[in-house]
Amino acid sequence: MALAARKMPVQPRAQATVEAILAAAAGILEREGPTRLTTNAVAAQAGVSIGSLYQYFPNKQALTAALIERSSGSLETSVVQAGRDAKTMLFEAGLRLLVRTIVRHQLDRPGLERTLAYEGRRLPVDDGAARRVNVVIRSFLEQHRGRLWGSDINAAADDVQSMTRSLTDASVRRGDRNADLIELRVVRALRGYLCR
Amino acid sequence: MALAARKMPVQPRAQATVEAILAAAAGILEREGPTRLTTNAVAAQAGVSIGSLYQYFPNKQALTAALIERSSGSLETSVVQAGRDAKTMLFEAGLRLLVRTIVRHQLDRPGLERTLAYEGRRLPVDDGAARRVNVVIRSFLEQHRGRLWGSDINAAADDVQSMTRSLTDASVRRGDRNADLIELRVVRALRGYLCR
DNA sequence: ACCTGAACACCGTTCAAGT
DNA sequence: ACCTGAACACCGTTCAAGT
Repeated sequence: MALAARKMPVQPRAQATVEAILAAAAGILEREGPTRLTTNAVAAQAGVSIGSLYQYFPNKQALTAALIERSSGSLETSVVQAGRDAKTMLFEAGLRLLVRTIVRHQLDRPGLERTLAYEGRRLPVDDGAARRVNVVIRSFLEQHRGRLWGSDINAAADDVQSMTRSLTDASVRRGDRNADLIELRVVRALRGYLCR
Repeated sequence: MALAARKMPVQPRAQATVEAILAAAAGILEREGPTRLTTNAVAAQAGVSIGSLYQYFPNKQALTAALIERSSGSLETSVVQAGRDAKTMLFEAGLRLLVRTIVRHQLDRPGLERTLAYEGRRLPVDDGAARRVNVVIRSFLEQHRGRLWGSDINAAADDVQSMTRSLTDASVRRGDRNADLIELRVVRALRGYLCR
């Protein structure tokens, strides 16, 4: 199953078409969940014909894959900056900054992010941006290796993201979207998890 | 959308039909994911006609809902026992026991459990067993309220499950299914998260 | 009480025809 | 280069007919 975009839009009109398709897909995923994400509904809400959709996306999953890559890309941008800043900070402050960055990203559109995270594990998306996010976190942790519970830094970087996402998600589900409070709780959990 | 079973099988033959349907649904969800869960595929693999399936389940989602309730039911059984035992233990040991119970349950069929957890949030399942699991954890935490970061014990009980599930899941995804090691890491994270 | 499978509406995807 | 919508295979669900 290929997920790559089938063809790049070159004319501005076509770029607008692709934007409208992706915006419609994101909206449907966010409001109604993956079950309601039908190619017909996406095309209708985007105001284009079903044929146009298939000119740029080879199948339905490619829509989700494209949204995943966009989301990872924007997270990468902010995490790379945060990683740079964290380099000059004490462990505690740097961790807090990285966590804040991930929490804010997820709070931007929590329902959409949760769906994308789940779908991303079932689809063979080759998500370079997500890997680079992991690298930034790993570098930060390596810088403070001495404080940490040794063993597997790669796994630790992975778990930093898992825990941040799941605690944010659980918090949103309870109706609490206060970024500062979530950040505080996540950092508390991560300190216990990472440090010896 | 109704998710309740449409009709209870009374004759042994019919009970076998329902069992075969649910076993087929679980197998497909586990091996191929929710996209491949089609009512036709379930009926075919269960060796019954599509009509029989709809005699007991009002729609496709009801299959998933039934699997969720079975899973929660079996978790409830073991968590209730663990909660009883934990009552006489020190905080650290009791927490470890509860965590172990949840980790073991999830490691039993990790792929299936992950799917069910996600689907459970999108479906209006009225999961009494899951609520009772939460109550057991909450009672345990309340017993040690003095040690904890005050505020919201209900949220804390919720987060105990979120963190346990997400760390177990992340670990399995990396290929590490060692229950003891996972338990150790989860308890470390939870101690930092819960205790002041 | 339980089972069956043809029938119908709808969804994913293609393709020939257009500008 | 881009757009359109009829067409086809398949899936969810029903229902009349059976044991």
